[in-house]
Amino acid sequence: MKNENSRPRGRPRAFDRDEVLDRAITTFWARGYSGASVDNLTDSMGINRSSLYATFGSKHDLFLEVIDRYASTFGRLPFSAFKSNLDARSAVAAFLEVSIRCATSKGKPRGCLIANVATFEAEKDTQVREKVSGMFADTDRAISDYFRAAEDEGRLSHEHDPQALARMVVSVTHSIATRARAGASRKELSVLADDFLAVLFPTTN
Amino acid sequence: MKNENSRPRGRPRAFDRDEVLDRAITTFWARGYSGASVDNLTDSMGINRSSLYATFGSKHDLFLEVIDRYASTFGRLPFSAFKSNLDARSAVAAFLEVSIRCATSKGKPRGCLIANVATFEAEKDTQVREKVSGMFADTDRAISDYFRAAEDEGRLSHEHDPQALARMVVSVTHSIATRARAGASRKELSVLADDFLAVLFPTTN
DNA sequence: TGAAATTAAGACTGAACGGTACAAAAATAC
DNA sequence: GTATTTTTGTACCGTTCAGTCTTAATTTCA
Repeated sequence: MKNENSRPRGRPRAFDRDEVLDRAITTFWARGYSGASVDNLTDSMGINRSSLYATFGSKHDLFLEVIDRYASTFGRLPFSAFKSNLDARSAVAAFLEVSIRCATSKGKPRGCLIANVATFEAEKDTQVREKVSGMFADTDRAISDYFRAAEDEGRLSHEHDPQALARMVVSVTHSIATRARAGASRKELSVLADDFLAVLFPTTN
Repeated sequence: MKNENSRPRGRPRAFDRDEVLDRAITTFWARGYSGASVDNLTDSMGINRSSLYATFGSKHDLFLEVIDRYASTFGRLPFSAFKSNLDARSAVAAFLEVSIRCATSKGKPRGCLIANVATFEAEKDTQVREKVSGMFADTDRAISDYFRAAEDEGRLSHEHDPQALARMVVSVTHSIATRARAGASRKELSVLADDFLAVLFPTTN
């Protein structure tokens, strides 16, 4: 049996795997796969080539891990909106607001690593394409599950198909990412989100 | 006075400028700016390095010209829908259908050179960013002008602000481009477009 | 204390990068 | 024809690319 408390045999690693992965996120997010050289990556990660290759295998494997890591950190943030007890419209509003903040945060590249960078790379890279299309499907499903539950609990009218509604919300995030990358301000994006909310959840005032 | 019929002095160019520009579109569209090497470009354009540099100046200048050329060819195609005499809903349906076909055509890269490739590059390239954000603004304006006219002529209800409506239509194309690049089928995208149409132009049957 | 194991550092490799130089080719002007 | 102008083809430039190799450093195990 393997003793989980025993430390590994040789010289211990001088960095935290997830920490340097987080720093690699920023570099790929800003420069893309081809645009990020291994030197760019080692500089931002604060480790040298040997450590990068020993720990992550190759630039390409690192990129795949970066996509996953992004999805499980930045990518999860907006979903906190659906764990609250808000009504459906307010939950979607919060979801979009966090998405906008993430796509326009100071000190971070603009847009979304998945929607802008990985999706761009998906054209020629089958592994990336499968990963990204799976993530899009997961997102559609997670949100449509939320809408279905909201309908069942009477917190949302049955006016629209939950799946269709979910796809539309995700579509708005695609546009938010695209417009943010092209330089749109937070305010412009908020107006866009509000317009969508007005259409998707019409108030009968 | 310059005689416009006289041919230029030296050895005539062996290729058509727009024709090779069209072929460069495909390479940048598929591989992006960093991903497309000058050798990739000369191969696809069917000219050699000297001709490329003499005609277009540099790889970067060529990229800027390619974005404009794409905008004035592929990018214009969906707008034919607004020149027809269709009702607003049918016009938007046609607009989205052409967008979907363009983002998923056989023998061409998936997605949109502007929404996916140039926008991605906009993060670090000011010239590209200004070009792309200007194009997005132009598109929003062209479509909102259409909606305003349609309202004035009574072909569209005054339920929504024309500008907001236009932004939403453009947003759908951003998602179409993003999803197409990630591998979505033409049918999936059509369903998405239909869902949006149902929400944006509700039929009161 | 010393053998074994693992990581860190940095020099190195051959290929590919964007861009240039230069001579040959092909046209017009006189 | 001959000089002039422009394009074309190819070799070449220094730099950067992703990835490897070797050696030193640092740890555990016995």
